[in-house]
Amino acid sequence: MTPQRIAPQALYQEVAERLRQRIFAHELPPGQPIDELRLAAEYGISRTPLREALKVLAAEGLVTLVPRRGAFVSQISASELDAIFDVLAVLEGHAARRAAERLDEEAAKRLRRLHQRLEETARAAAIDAFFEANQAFHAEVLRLANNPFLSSTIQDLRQKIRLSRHHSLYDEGRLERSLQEHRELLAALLEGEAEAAERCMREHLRSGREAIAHLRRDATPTLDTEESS
Amino acid sequence: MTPQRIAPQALYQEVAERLRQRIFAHELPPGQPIDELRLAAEYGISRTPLREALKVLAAEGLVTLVPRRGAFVSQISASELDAIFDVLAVLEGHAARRAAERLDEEAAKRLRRLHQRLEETARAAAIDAFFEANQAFHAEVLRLANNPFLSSTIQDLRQKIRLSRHHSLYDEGRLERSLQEHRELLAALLEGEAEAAERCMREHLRSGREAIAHLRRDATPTLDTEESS
DNA sequence: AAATATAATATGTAATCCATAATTATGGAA
DNA sequence: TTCCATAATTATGGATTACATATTATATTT
Repeated sequence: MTPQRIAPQALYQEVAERLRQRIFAHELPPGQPIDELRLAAEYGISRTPLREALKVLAAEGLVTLVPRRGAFVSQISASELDAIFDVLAVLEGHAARRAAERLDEEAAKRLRRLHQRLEETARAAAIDAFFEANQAFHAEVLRLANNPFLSSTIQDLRQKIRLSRHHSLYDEGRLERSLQEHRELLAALLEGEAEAAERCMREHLRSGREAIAHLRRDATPTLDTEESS
Repeated sequence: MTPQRIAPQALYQEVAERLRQRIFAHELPPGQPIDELRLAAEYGISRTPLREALKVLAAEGLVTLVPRRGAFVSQISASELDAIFDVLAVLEGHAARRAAERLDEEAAKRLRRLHQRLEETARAAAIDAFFEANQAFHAEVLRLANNPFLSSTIQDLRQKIRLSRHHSLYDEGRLERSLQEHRELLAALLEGEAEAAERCMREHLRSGREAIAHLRRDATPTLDTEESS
C-alpha cells in the first residue's frame, strides 16, 4: 500500500515540507485558498496530518488560517513589509551592537572567513550561494550577540518575509550594494565599534527593504491583502 | 453527562484557561511535570484537547514541551530573564520613540488619563489596580507606535516573563519607583521628545528587571532550569 | 551487585466521526 | 425577470479512539 516510508518522520512534517516547496515555487501562489479535502485526497492521507502541517506553516507565516474560511497562502502587503523591517532593523541592529561588544579573536576570524565567502560568491555572481553566505554571516552575528531570545525573535520575523526576500538579490545591482554594506558592517564589528555596527546593520536592513520595494514595482501592481473594512 | 457547555468555545481553549489559572496560582508549580492521562481523566476528556491546550500554553511560554518526555510547567532562569528583558527594553524603547513621534492631541489626552489612573492607584496602594493601569498605559504606547508586528513581538516576550513579573510590584518601594519612572516617560512622550522617551522606557524596563531580581533573592535560592551539561 | 532484557507506561501520530458554519442552489414573490 | 429568503450541500473545526514507538521500571541472570 505504502511503498516508501519505512522509518518515516512524522507524516505531517513530510506534508509540511512538500507544501513549503510548492509555496516557494509559486506553484501555490500567494492568496491561493487551500482545499483540505482535495489536497488530502491528492496525497492519499486523511485531513488530520494535513491540518497539522497547515498549523506548522501558519506558525512559520507561510499560510494564513482564517477561521471557518480555511487556509490561504500568505500574502504580505507593502505596509506589513515596512512594519516588519522596522522591527527587524531595530533587533538586528541591537544584535550587531552586542556582537561588536563581545567580539574576541576567534569570532573575528570566523566573521572574516564568512565575509570572504560573500566576496567570492559576489565576484562569481553566484546569487544563490551569496544568499547562503549572507544567511551564514547574519547567523554568526546573532550567535555572537549571545541572546537566544533575540535570535528566535529575529528568526520568527525573518520567516515572515522570507517569501518576499528570496528574489530581491536578482535585482539589478542589489548584490553589489549588499556586499558594500557588508564591508562596512564587518569593519565596524572588527573594530569593536558597537555604535557604528548598529548603524550599519540598520542601514543594511533599510536597503534590503528598498530592494524588495523596487522588485515589486516591476512585478505586481497591487499585492495588499484586503485591509479595508 | 455534560451539564454545562451549551454553546461552548473550543474545549481545548477552556482547558488551556483552566491550566493557565492553576499555573498562575502556583497550584502547578514551575518545573512540575504534567501527567496527560491523569489530567485528562480528572477533567473527564480525552487526551487530544488536553494536548492541544498544552501546545497553546507552550506557545505562550507557560509550559515547556520536552520531546518524548512530556510537558512541564515552565521555569525561567535568571539568565533567561536577563536575555528577555534585554530584547524587551530595545523593543519597548523603540515603541516609545515611535509613539512620541506620532503623538497627537487625542493621544496625549488618552495618555494623560491613563497616567492619572496610575497616580490614583499608586496613592491608594492598590497594587492589582496599579498593575492593570500599568498594562493599559503600555498598551496605549504600543497602539500609538502603530506597528502590529512590534506589538505582537513584545506581547510574546511579555508572556514569557508574566509569571515572574506578576508579584514584583509587591516588592518594597517598587510601586513608587515605577510611578516616578512613568512620570518621566509621560513627560517625554507629551513633549514629543522621541529620544528621551526611548531612554526613559529602556530605563523603566531595566528597573523592572531589577525588581524581579530583588524578589528572587528573598524567595528562592536557585531557580535555574538545568543549563549545565 | 550490576547489567541487560523484557514488560509496562506514556507520548506521538493519524484516521474516523460528528457538529457547525458558510456557501450555493432552488423556489417563490414582487 | 430579478431579488430575496430558505433549504440543501459542502467544507471546516473539534474530539474520541486506536495504534505505533520511545522511555522507564522491574526482574532475572551473570
